[in-house]
Amino acid sequence: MTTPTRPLRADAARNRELLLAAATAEFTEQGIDASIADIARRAGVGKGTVFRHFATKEHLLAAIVSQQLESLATTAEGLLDADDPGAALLEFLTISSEQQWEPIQDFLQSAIRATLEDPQVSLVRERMFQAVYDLTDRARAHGHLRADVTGPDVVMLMCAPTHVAAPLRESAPDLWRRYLALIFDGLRPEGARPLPHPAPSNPMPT
Amino acid sequence: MTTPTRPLRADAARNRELLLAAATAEFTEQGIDASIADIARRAGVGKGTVFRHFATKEHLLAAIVSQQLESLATTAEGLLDADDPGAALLEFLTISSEQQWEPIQDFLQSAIRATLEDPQVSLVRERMFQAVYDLTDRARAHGHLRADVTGPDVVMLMCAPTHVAAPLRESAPDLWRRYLALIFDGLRPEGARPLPHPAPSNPMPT
DNA sequence: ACCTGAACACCGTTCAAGT
DNA sequence: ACCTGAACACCGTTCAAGT
Repeated sequence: MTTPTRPLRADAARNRELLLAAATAEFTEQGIDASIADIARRAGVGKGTVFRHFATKEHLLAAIVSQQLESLATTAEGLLDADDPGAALLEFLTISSEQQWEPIQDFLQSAIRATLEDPQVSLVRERMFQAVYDLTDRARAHGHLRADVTGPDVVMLMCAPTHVAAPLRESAPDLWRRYLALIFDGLRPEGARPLPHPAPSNPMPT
Repeated sequence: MTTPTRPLRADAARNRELLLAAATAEFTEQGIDASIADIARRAGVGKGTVFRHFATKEHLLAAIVSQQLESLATTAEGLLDADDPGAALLEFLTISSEQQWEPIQDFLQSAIRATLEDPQVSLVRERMFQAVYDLTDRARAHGHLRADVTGPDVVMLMCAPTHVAAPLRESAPDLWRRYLALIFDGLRPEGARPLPHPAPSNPMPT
């Protein structure tokens, strides 16, 4: 069903590669709002050529995402016959965390970043942080949390359950409860293992 | 330092409220690309009035985020003197997950959603999913994972560590390791507690 | 078959004119 | 002091004309 099309003409194939490279670079540098005009200029082609290869700006983004997924799939498949499956899974998660969507993640976070320096937002955010720190300290003092988990840790993790379940929000609106429970289990004292990195002092930059 | 300004004129104060309500509704319905013109029309004011109250579209978004944070802070503070601190923390996380950024989350996820139906992306994504399922099944069979964790669970959780650590990417580039370890601890057999929701059959809609 | 750039529709932002 | 809408600059997308 998909792309049984015969090979592109030589110049077209070359332009497609130039465009993908230029778009990745431009999006990484300029964010998701990088203009098609800039991408075309960087690739050394006319604006119209961009739309001949990618019907819309979204299609261009999709092509870049595909490249990332392709790389992840190869990594995972290469680990299928490892000696220690537990270590293999952990290694996959490690590698995927390193390379995963790097440019794309930036695009997505742009809206949050945009409001990061707003004084109003900062003020209320700090207030909420402090309250969460207090809740965390009390929970730990009563033995409900492992000793090495801090307030900033909880702040950094608090968005994870909904974020993780977001793609299925419509078909399974309560799924976030499962991941909240799962992540919370990781914060309990039972079976805790030493953490590889010190806790952040503040969950926001500077 | 912030807003020691004297109260707005009556009509201006009213317009500000109308604009905030209209913007929240419009962004929720139309996504982050909802136009200022539509917001102004919905609020029943001229386009210029939007920019008199919010210097830029980003400022308008920041005002909406502030409202959400304000509500979260109040919830947290109200739980500070609860009898069971462990239960109080969990309840805060529960409530915050429910109300948290609902509209904003949608804006952020829009880029991922946009590529969701692309056939190329879908194809490679399913390939990667299957590989992760296999890695997960092997890890569980060898006793490295709790019995109730499935392949789709791991897929849904795999983006969490980097997502969670993203705000501090510059000042602490390796912080994601801490949260990967923390979340992975939650997937281990030791100290596992029953999960409140069945695992999804597929990490993507339909 | 593919490339090009002028042309179009749309959107964020500004500002002179109003009350 | 605040509101308004015409005007401007910019951007995604289209398409007639080229090779």
